[in-house]
Amino acid sequence: MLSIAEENYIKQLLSLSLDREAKEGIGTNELALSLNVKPSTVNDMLKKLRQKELIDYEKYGKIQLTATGRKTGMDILRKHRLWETFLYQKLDFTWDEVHEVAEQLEHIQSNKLIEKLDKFLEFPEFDPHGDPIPTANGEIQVLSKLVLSDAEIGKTYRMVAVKDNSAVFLNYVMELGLGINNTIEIISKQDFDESMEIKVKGEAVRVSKKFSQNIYILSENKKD
Amino acid sequence: MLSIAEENYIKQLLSLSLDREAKEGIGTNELALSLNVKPSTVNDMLKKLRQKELIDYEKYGKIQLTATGRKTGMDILRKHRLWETFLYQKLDFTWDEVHEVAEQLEHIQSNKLIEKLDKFLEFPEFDPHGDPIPTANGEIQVLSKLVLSDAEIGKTYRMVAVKDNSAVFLNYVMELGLGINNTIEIISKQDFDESMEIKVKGEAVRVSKKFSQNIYILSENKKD
DNA sequence: TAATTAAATTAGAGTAGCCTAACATTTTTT
DNA sequence: AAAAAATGTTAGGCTACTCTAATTTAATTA
Ligand SMILES: [Mn+2]
Ligand SMILES: [Mn+2]
Ligand SMILES: [Mn+2]
Ligand SMILES: [Mn+2]
Repeated sequence: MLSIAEENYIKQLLSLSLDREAKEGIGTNELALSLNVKPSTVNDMLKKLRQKELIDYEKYGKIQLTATGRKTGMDILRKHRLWETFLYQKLDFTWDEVHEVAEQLEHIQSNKLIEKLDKFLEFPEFDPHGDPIPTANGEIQVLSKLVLSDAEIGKTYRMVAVKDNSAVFLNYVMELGLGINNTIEIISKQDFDESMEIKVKGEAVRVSKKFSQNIYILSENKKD
Repeated sequence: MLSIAEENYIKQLLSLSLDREAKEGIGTNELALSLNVKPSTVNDMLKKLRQKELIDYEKYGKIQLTATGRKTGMDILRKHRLWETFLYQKLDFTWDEVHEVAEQLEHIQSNKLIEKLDKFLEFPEFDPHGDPIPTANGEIQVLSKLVLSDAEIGKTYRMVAVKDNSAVFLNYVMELGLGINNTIEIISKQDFDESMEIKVKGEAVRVSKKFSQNIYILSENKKD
């Protein structure tokens, strides 16, 4: 059985690898940065994770999850997102509050618990942030979503997820009146700073490049 | 904030102190035995807990929780029992399965979570084992219950709780057709080994001394 | 290609939580 | 009251996870 620290390394490796081409591999410094620890700390842990055959990695090389490592990561991500859904749907947490608590709950060890929870929630497919929940088999639904910053002027989209999960970002999203499944119309784009004006629920708002890079959308007229 | 290890020491100290006179105090060896660690390990931890003003304790003396320590312990016990209730009522766990998972869930840190959970469960007063759930203020309902082994022949009682929470004991209780709120009639008692014959739901069964010492009862004709 | 910069690793150290073995104190028994 | 037993403490050591500082290797730039 893995320690909480080990689980966090594996989960982070999975998250990073889901954001890139499968064969790319992850660097020590990069992983350290994203986990808020020093590279030397990561280096120690990499040896342990390789020993346990959860990662492929050799000195000065890139890190990749093995099939087992990937499945392990998916289990943790599944728990994280199911707990977020529970907090949101059953306990009336807001979507900016769920992540922090789910960071703790994802480490509870009990297969029975997570399968019962899944059933209790009626087998949800997405968490409150629009992210797909992996199945018990470790499969994850990857829908080819766009980033708002790449949207075309004049077209209409549906917001499907957020990238950043921090409370400060999510609060801002809510403040602007935005939420999952909202329809977004692209009014204009500024060449200068790549800010854009968008229309949501009849209201026009201006958002920065940094903001629009953290909103995932789909073309409104695409089939699901 | 306390570590999981520290929380487990405090919780255990509370549990032990709830089973005796308030002023009695707890010994190092006794605590070590109940936590499955060595006395020297406990000794180290006692210094830390005293430093944090959670216990009163001096060299070669007995251990007692301070007011803060007691409140801390109550918070953990509250979480433990609320989670047990959740697992039992909402996720269809059996009463012998809940304890182990609650041992993990009791360490999740989030006031909001536990108060929302309490509300979601509609403010339960007792957990699946018949144990009272402490309030958010750290108060606990102490009803003066009897132990089945002290019951009188010919009288009728109501089972209100179990002492032992192990799956092996709880399974046996279920096998005998016994459960919380069942009516129990004392048919006879053997002087030789203090086993007793009792009647539950019309069925007569024989139980050992060790068994009857782990069942809590109340006189049937007492007001609640 | 040589120099420079970036990335990764190693060496050495600290804390928390556990252990065993030896020793000290207190309590109980004789 | 002395001896024996029980209880509690100290000393020293181990592992997991973290750090800083120094070093090595790889990648980039000149
Ligand atoms: Mn999250
Ligand atoms: Mn999420
Ligand atoms: Mn329990
Ligand atoms: Mn219980």
